[in-house]
Amino acid sequence: MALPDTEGAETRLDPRVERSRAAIIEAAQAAVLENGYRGLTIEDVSVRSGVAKTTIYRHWPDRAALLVDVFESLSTSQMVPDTGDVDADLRTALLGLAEGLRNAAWAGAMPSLIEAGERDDELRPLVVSFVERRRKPMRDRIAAAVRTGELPFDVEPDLAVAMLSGPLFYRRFITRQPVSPRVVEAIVSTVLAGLRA
Amino acid sequence: MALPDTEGAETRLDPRVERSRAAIIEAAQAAVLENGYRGLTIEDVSVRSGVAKTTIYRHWPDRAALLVDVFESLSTSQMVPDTGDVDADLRTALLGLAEGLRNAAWAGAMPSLIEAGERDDELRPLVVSFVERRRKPMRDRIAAAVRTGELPFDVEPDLAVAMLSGPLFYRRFITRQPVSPRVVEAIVSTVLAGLRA
DNA sequence: CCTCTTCGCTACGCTACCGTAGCGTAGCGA
DNA sequence: TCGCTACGCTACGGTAGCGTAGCGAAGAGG
Repeated sequence: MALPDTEGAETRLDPRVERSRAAIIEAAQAAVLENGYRGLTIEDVSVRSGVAKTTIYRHWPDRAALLVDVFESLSTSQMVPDTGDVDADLRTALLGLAEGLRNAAWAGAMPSLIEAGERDDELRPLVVSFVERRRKPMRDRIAAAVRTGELPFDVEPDLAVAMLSGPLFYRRFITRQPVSPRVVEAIVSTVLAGLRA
Repeated sequence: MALPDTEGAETRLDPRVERSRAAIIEAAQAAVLENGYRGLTIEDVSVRSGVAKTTIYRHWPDRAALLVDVFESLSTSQMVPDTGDVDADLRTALLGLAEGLRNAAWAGAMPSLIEAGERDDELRPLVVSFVERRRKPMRDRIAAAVRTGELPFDVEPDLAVAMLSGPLFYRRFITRQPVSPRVVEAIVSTVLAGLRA
C-alpha cells in the first residue's frame, strides 16, 4: 500500500523514527560544518549520531538525499525591523548579519553551500532558495522605503542588498577580515549616502 | 617538504620534467575547477594529463603538495590603471573584475578556494595570499587617490575595496545573479558618491 | 499480552583512491 | 656509442566509503 510516512500530512509517526531522524540530521549538520559538503559520509554521521548506518539508509535513499535535508534544516530567516527609520533598521539588520557571520552555524556552512551551488546541479536551486529566504526581509524593507520616499525612487532593492551585505560576506569569506560593528557602521552610512546622492 | 625544484634558482631543468610538470598542473587545475579542491585525485590528474601516476608522485610527495602548486598557479594579479582620474580607474578595474568573475578560470576555482580557506589550516594562508595579490593594486590605487586628495582623507582603502568588490562577489557566488557592466556602473557610482558624502 | 514496526549489529561485495615497487624504454648529452 | 635520467606501465597491499542483506532485540500500540 501507500507508504505510511509521506511528509505531506502530519501522520504522527513513530517516536523512534522521529528521534533517530533528528539525531541523524543534527549529526549531519555538524559533519558538514566540519568537513564541507563533500566531506559528508554516511558512516561518519552514523558514528556521530549513534544511529546505525542501516537506519540512515532506511530513511534516506542515499547521501545526496540526506544532504538536501541538511541544507533545508539550516534555512532560517532573519527579521528586519520596520520602525519607519530605514537607516536605523538597516543598521540593525546588518549588525545582525555581521553577528551571524561571526558566530552562527549557517555561516560555517556557507562555504560548503557556495561550493555546492557552483558544482552540483541538483543542489544549486536549494542553495539559491536558502540564500533567497535570508535576503528577502532586507530587500522588502528597502523596497518599502523606496515606496515611502525615504529612499530615492531609482534605488534597486536587489542591488542595494548586494551593496550592503556583499562587503560583509567579502570580508568574512574572501579576505577573512573581521566584520566588526565599526565596519558595519561604515558600510551602512557610506552606501546609504551614496544611494541618496 | 623540500619541493623537487623550487622556482627560485634557475637550474635549467630537463625539458621532459618541465613538460610533464606543466601538463600535470594544467590537468590539476581543470580537475579542481570541475570537482572542487576535495575532488582532486591523483589518478584523475593522471588520466587527464596523460602523465603516469608514478611520475606525479616523483614530483609531488602527495595530493596536498600538488594542490598547493595548483593554487599558486592560479594566482594572477590584475592591473589597475592610474590616469589621474580615480573614478574612471576604479570603473575600469571593476569592469575587469566583473569580466573575470564571469569568465576567468580563477573565478571557477573561487568556491574551492573559499572552502579550502575555511576548512584547511595548511591551505588557508595560501588562499589569503592569493586573494591579497589580486586586491593589492586596487587598494593601492585608492590609497593614492586619498593622498592626492581625490578621495576624502578618512577613506580606508581596505574597506573601500570591500565595498566595491564585495557586491560583485556576492552576486556572483552567493545569489548567483549576473554581474553586468550596468551593475558595476551602479556600484561604482554609488560607493564613490557615498565615500565623498 | 501480543503483534508489528523499528532499530542495532555484523558481515558482505564493490568501487575508488592511496602511495609504492620494479621493470623496461626512450632520448639527451658527453 | 654509451650512460644517465625521466618516463610509462603494471601490479601491488591497504584504506575508506558505498549501499545491501539478514537476524535478533526492543518497545510502541492495540
